[in-house]
Amino acid sequence: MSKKDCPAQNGFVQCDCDVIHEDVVERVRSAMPEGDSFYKLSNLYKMFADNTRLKVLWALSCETMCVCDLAFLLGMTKSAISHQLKSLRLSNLVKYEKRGKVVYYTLADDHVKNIFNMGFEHVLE
Amino acid sequence: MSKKDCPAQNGFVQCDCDVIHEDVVERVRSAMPEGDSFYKLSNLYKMFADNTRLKVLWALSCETMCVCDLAFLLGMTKSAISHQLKSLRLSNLVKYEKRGKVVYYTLADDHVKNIFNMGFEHVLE
DNA sequence: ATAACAATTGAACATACATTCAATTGTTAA
DNA sequence: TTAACAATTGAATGTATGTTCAATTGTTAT
Repeated sequence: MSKKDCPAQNGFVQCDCDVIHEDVVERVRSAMPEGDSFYKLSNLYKMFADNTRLKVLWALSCETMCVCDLAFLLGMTKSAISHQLKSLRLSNLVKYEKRGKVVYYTLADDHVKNIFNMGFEHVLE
Repeated sequence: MSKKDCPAQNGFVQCDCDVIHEDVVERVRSAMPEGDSFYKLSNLYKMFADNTRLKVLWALSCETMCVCDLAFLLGMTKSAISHQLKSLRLSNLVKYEKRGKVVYYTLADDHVKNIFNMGFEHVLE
């Protein structure tokens, strides 16, 4: 397979090399998840890829907390925390409940804890 | 506990609110991992948080591949792939072996696959 | 030696994104 | 109705980072 055959999403040649192991590439390509799986997955990991969000998620994996508590715990402004909570909401990682003036945040489900555990296992070795 | 007591790493007040649930904050704070655990962990997730790196990691979880193969598979330049592989190397997520002119990359260990599986479980629901 | 090519590198560029700041909303209590 | 305060929001700012481009390294073959 020559350089000019290099495929890409838009049909144009994008890579700058010949294929060295055509069989390997073909096997991997055929096993590759379709659609937007990778896009969704990388977006999920983005939520864990920021120090502040990671701490927020971890804190919420301990207890339900309001914005003030989180801001106090992490030594940050309510605004900064609130912006991050919005991202986490949009990613369906947290739920919230408003009681009076106070908004309480909780983890959406236990997948988050599992993802944490996998990560910590790798870091603590 | 009043606003002026709001703690922070540098000893200065940073948050802009009173603590509402002092007990909750104290429990969470005492359970909080020390040192640079969160820093390391967020850096780990950063490696999974980019579409290109995610696909590279996934491809390597299928088979050992060289830079050209990866570039061809993903329709990208060798340079772009090589830059990302460098990040993955520095994070100890991939190993490499040079044979002649060709450099073969492999996943460093099976933790990566586990992290993948957790993520996919969450995405595919 | 020289050519060819896989791979890496560093600088430049463009984009994404986290925090700050100021303003606003919504709720409770006086 | 007014004051106080939790929370959110949007714009602005600075920083981080992914890709491109051009140049370079290292290896094989002629």
